[in-house]
Amino acid sequence: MDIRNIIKSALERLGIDAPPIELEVTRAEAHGDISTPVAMVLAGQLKKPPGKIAGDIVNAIGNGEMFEKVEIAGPGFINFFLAKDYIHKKLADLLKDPGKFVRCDMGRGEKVQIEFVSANPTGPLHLGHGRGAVVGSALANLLENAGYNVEREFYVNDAGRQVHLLGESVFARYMELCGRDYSFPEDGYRGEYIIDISKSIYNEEGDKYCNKGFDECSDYFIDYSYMLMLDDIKVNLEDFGVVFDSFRSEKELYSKGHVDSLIEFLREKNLVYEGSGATWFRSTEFGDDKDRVIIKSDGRYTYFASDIAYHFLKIKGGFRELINIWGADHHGYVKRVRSAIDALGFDPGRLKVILVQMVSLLKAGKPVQMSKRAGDFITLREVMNEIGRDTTRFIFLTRKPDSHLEFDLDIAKKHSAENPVFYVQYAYARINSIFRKAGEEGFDPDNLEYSHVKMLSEDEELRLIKKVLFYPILFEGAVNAREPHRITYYLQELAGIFHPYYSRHRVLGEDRNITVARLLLCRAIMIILNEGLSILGISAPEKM
RNA sequence: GCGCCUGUAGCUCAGUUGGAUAGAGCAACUGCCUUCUAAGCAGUGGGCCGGGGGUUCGAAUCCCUCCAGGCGCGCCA
Repeated sequence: MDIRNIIKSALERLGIDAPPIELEVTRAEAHGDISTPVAMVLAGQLKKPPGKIAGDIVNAIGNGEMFEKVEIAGPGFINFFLAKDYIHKKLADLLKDPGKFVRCDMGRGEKVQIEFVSANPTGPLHLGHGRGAVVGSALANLLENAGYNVEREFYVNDAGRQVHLLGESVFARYMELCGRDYSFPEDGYRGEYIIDISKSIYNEEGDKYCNKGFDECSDYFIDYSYMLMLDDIKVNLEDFGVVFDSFRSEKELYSKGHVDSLIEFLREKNLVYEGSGATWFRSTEFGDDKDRVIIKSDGRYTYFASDIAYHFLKIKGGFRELINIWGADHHGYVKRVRSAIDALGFDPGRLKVILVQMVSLLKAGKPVQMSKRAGDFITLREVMNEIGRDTTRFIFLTRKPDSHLEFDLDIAKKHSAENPVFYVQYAYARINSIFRKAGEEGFDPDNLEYSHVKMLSEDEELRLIKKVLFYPILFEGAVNAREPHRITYYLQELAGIFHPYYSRHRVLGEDRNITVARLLLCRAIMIILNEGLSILGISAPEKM
């Protein structure tokens, strides 16, 4: 839509400096299709009543082909009513080149990395991971369709204490199988799956390690265990519709010297100092609340040390923008990482952290306590099996990440049959059904004469066309805000106009010309539904 | 104590970056299948937008303050 330019040139003709022009898709039909408050914005600056300014603007715009009418309303809104011919023409454009309509090139190939899930490979995924996974994958799809060059990355915490504990927990279970006493590590993982891993090792290796101490074979137990868990995580994510382009190993940050060279670099720039036997990073100089330890007094590195190195690598990898999707319990970490990026000489604004709020799991209204260590939790896999993949994804995508989510298993199960996701999918299936029938009646769905769109004149048809035509506005808004959930709501609205239309008007009717016109409209809706669902990673079934 | 997030219909949540009369799903109630899929349609009821101040043409949205809930504040990861 080039309404913005029309207003801008009108303002030029009036000799007014154009402020940024806001356009909005109106809520009420009486307010036209598109509206701008620009006259009210200018009122203060020009010291004239907004109504007068709006009048001048409307006169300067004149009557183009694009509008049926342009009105002034309320405190000074300018409301644009699109002309039918224009709407028809735009619909035909959409149909001629859907790819061009539905996508855009806002990103211009800019490299963006989205890091998400990054669950410790010490146990199965739970529902909280699922939320991050869905948000991340949908956001990646969204940005990709907007012309960004997106990399989906999973950061694997395969170094440090947690995988060590995992290995030792498995070792302890293994010793049990050997019939030996070995005291289970205090903070060890007590889940059932630990026993499975130890059995699997016992089956492969027998009693080979029964006479050894953990220190002698820790590498084997750790690596074997976390790799098995990581494979399990990958399979589960894939089944959940989440794929990654890259798995970045924390361990390799050390083994390839990235952490050491980073600390060396920080030393040279005098960004670290020694104190109480530890090495500190001067993060307060870059906005953090306190300085942070990167090397502990026992000589070990903190998680933060490898994380600085990690983000340094990301930036050096050529990513203009880094998006990290973290659980909200990590929010205290954001400042720290930003300060590190700042210290390294880069704009900390390049890191965008999306904090996904906690998912509290309920069963019949009562909270389910979850503890990974105690091995007491409901896995993503279980929820997927019970609720279904599309429904689960949809539930996550009908909430913005900021909102705390109550996931009641019983309600979700009860609602899964009436979840709005089916409302959207059903619209798609219905249209497919129409096209199957149309094929039987001798229409060639791929060869419909576009000029027939002129026959679309019912109010509901025009509403549908406009809804479809405004998709790019919504899409761009979602991209700018990095908010895939907006797509979800739009799809529900679109389906919400289609279903009533379907039940009141027959697509395949007496008049062949009107039928062709309506098929074209259905085609357009189908294109948009399919596009939106694919962004969300939700299937678009041809039959239901 | 400090920081972050949240508070909108009975429940779960949106609200187009400050716009016009507050939105959807579920739940409740009433109707509709001999015609392209009833996972649908038509209709009814339901609100101090947590409270109080402020900013301005205009506030659910921005600022201050209070209340309530969640999560963080380690030489843990």
